[in-house]
Amino acid sequence: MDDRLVGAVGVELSLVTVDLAIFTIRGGELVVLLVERGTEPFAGKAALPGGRVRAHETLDAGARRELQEETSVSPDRLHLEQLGAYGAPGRDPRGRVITVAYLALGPDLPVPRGGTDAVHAYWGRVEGLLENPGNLAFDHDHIVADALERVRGEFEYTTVATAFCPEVFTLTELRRVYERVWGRSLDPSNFRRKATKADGFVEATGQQRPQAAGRPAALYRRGPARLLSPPFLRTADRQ
Amino acid sequence: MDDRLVGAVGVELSLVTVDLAIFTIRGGELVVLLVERGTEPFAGKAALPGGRVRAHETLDAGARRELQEETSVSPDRLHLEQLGAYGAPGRDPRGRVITVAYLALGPDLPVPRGGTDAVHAYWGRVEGLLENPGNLAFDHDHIVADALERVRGEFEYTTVATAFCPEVFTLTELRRVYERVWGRSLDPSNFRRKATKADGFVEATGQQRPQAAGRPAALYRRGPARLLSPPFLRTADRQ
DNA sequence: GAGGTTATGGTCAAGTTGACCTTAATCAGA
DNA sequence: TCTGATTAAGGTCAACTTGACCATAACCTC
Repeated sequence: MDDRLVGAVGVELSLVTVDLAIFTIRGGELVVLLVERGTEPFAGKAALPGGRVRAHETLDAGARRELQEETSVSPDRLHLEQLGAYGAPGRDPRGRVITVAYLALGPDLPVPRGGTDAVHAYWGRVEGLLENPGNLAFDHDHIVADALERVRGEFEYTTVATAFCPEVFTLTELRRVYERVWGRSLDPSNFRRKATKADGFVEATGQQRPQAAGRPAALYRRGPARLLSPPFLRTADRQ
Repeated sequence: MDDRLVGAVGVELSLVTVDLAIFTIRGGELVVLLVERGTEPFAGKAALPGGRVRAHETLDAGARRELQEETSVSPDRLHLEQLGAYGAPGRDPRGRVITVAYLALGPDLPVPRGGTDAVHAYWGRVEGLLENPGNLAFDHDHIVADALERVRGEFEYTTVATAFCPEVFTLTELRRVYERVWGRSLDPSNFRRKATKADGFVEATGQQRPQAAGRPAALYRRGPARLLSPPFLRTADRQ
């Protein structure tokens, strides 16, 4: 699989792309945005959305542009961070392609539009993808697995969990985000105690939201802190 | 997205390099390996060691090769991890260059050889570099700052601190590593308690090392754990 | 043997955690 | 209007962890 790219110019140049692992929670499940590839390689297979980095944009800007194109949601409502670079030779049969993977987190996002180039886009269950690897094009299985590990770890030490929540939310909603991502149930009372005590994690709005049944829940918004102190450790305990 | 890239000359190809932030502790200071650039751009300026990724090697392999070339130390004695991709347009005046930065940690490394291409290599104080930015070529100031932040954070939740220690070490040596990296003094007694209790962090060898003065210190080697549990939190307390 | 020096171990109050219990506030239906 | 179901939210308590500090051990040199 020699690279015609390389021959073209003489030195080892690479195509650089960004790929996005866009996570949200829908119907109580952690899901990731996938697109069905319309062209070779891997035509018909599912893949993470992404595209080429343009000549005059930063990597972050490229990721943000792709994010906008794929989700039609204002990207400043989403949390976006770089996950890392993936560049195994052979990850793309066309030749040397380096991709910079980004991780995006957002509140329950709309069903994606077709996208500008009318590729079919949909939400895929993260758990299902990781149980049966091989369903994604390129090394996107690997990227999704790394992204999930990253999110799980960051939930312990950062406040990014609020990125999965809308502007205002209840502590039960925030707890469920943790439970979904960590795949473990948490004690509601203890969670509440820690979330409200942690410095700048959540702020009470003073508002309430009536429930379908039961006592109305107090509403919160995210606080200014980006790091959780004290952290929320997921001790390796009972189920 | 579209895959017409193979036709090739009109598309946006990039030069991809790896840059290494190789940290060690020498003379009680956290230092990073620098090279004096021999060629434009930034000729004569200090920079992180690095080079082009070859056509058929992974990014990790490229980083490992550069590491070997620069330090003459067997790279499997060193901790190596990817820091991230840096690709702001204009970071390299020659055109679009994407670099994948790696972080390497090792025990007190030898004074570097000239290197294959006879560039001058030396250790620079990390603290000094960050106090006066602008002394490094490209965006290497930024990479060094990110690398330090990464190490400081990882010291809380992982066992990488042992990467700065030789095969066997004393708990005082390990504590000094923490103190150097965090820039804060730690209580020797409490540090010992936590280090020996943390699961799989250090293992007693049963050996002792006589000191220049005072009671001999017990020797330890690194344990099998990669994650620190419980973590070592640096609470934002007294000096 | 005295005193200096470094390693190592112990103590204790204050804080944190997980498990569990109790109370509050709402709704639906009898 | 009362009852029970349901969800939120607050309280209790024993076990554990933490930081600050004190005490002892094991070496050295003089």
